[in-house]
Amino acid sequence: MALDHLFQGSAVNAVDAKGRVSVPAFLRSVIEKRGDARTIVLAKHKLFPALDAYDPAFAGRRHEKLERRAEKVETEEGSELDAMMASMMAFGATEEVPYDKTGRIVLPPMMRRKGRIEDLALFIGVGETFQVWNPKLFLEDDRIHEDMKDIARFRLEERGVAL
Amino acid sequence: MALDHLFQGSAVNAVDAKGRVSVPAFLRSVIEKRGDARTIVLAKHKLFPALDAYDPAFAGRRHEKLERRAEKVETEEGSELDAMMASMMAFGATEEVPYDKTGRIVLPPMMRRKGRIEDLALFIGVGETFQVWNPKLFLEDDRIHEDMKDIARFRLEERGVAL
DNA sequence: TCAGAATCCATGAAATCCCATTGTATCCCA
DNA sequence: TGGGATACAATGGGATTTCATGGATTCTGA
Repeated sequence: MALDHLFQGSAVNAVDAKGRVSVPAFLRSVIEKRGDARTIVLAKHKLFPALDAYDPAFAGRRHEKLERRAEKVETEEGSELDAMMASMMAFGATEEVPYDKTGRIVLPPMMRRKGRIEDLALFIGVGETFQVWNPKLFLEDDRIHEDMKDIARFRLEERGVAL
Repeated sequence: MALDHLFQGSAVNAVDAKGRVSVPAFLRSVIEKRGDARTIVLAKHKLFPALDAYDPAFAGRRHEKLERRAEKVETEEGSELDAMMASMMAFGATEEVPYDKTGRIVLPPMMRRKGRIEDLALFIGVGETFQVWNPKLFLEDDRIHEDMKDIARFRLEERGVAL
């Protein structure tokens, strides 16, 4: 796997009335290095009240994995259903959104609700994917290490926002 | 295999008195990227009381897969019959329908019955294919994960429909 | 001739594009 | 190394197009 081209870094950007957010340039550049798409795939994060985001190429690899699994178990009873449900979650529960020339996406209303995003979005690179948080929830979450919260606080302070 | 151009996302659209439904634009665009057809193939889903849908190009690939499987098992007693039936289902039980300039198909009456589609159609991308459900049955099905049902509920709410 | 089907047109709402502004980081050359 | 010029990132607002859908019109085959 490409050790290069990993998502890293953090930033806080504004979500405007139309639900638009600028995807930080340093994340966009990774997306474009990983493939030729100018879109990101959004999903509700499995563990956190936040969004999981990645590039379409990564979604494709995930699909291949599911396919192999499906072929392997297609004889066994029950597993077929499990494989089916996994695909449904991986694709039906996600949305692919393009970003425009200025690097903005519009957060689909459903994702906005699932990720509980309000007027600020905290972006955090996590290697193969990056996360989008409501900064407030990030700071309140007991599972997040204090060092990470410090970074979030810095990003907020940097833009003159107090929560 | 097609790493990109996968069906994903979800939507609820209306089925009018003539049996017409708009295929969501984000699914149509995938169909057109995968081939140059403006047509979808419909089949009763193998596991669910719903329809399985895909592009004509995928129907071809699925056919090859079944052929290989048939050859592989044709010595074994019994399996041959299974493979035969699978092929019959894959082709005899499908219908190919074109969508018009505005992106609408008319649901063939048989498919409408097989999929138990009434006046609302829930579309769900599942990678290589997408499904068409009666939203009511989707919400009632015990096998469907609660997270997916939440999404279906959101799609209904979004359009102001209460079931 | 008539019913059902396939086309075509119309519309309101929503999504997308385009241009304009500002602040900040980067570059370049004296 | 300063200091201005330049480029890019993030954001706001308005103009334009697309989408989903309803209704009318034409076509076609019994």
